Amino acid sequence: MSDLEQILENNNVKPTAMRLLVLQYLLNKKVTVSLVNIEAHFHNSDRTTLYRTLKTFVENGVAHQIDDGTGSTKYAICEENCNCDVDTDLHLHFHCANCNETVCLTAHKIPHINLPEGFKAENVNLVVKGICDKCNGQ
Amino acid sequence: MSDLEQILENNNVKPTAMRLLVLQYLLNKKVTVSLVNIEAHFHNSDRTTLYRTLKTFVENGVAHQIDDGTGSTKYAICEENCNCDVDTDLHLHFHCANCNETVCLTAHKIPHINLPEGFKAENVNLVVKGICDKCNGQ
DNA sequence: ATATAGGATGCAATGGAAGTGCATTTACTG
DNA sequence: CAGTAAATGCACTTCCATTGCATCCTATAT
Repeated sequence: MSDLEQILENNNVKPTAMRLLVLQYLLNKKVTVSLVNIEAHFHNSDRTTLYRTLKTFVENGVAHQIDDGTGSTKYAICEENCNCDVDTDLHLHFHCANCNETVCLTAHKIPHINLPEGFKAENVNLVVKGICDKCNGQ
Repeated sequence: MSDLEQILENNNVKPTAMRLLVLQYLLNKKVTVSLVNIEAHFHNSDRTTLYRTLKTFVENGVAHQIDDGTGSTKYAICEENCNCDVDTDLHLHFHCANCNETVCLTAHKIPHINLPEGFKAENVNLVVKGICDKCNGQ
């Protein structure tokens, strides 16, 4: 069994050909990808299948779903041992206004946030917009 | 000149009847509102006009535009003396999964965020999702 | 008061992305 | 090999954001 298959098996996702391809694509990407990105890459495959593949990944902890405020949902593979916990696993995302790409800054965990009395946090989304290192260097 | 008119004048927005009504509506709201909310309230007015009214407000610093991840953009009146500065004015938003409303926690400024070398922040969006105080109390 | 110009408004249409229903195919089980 | 459940593919729908264009209103100059 390949590494890719193992990842899916570990998360109770049946390793179909399509899913393995999408997983590999995601793993090779340094930045987050949108459904449209994936669609463009697998131009011979159906949009709905890709959509549901991603949905399955997210539901089973294979991938993160990221709302970077651009209007199109982004996806990225979860780090190893990630259990998407609010207090320990949430990192911030950076959206570059120049190259239009969103990267996971996995080393930058979201600081603890104090909420007023009565509020209970279940999830936190922190997106910083600006210019990324690559675009700044040019 | 009324207070409402004064607010618009101060931000170089011509105070038309429609704009004054929308401004008053926003001022009376404790929570953020979407275009659909406003449309429902001003059912005799055109969607596009309301859309452009909000756009004008945002562009001229009368209102904030909030992306709470629900897919529909929210709006709220800027605090007094707000200049939407990244370092001093950005507060966090809380989206309640139960009542589906988004509130501005203006007292909770976004903590300073350290970025890796080469990254330059221009804007920060921090949305916490969970259960709000009202829904918790029930 | 009237002409004029520029902005505001209203209507219609477009576009992008997410999501759903259903038929068909695939793959695993006995 | 038969049967079943999941996965896939196609068509369609819905929701929200956005734009083009015609019309209306208002402020200003003459």
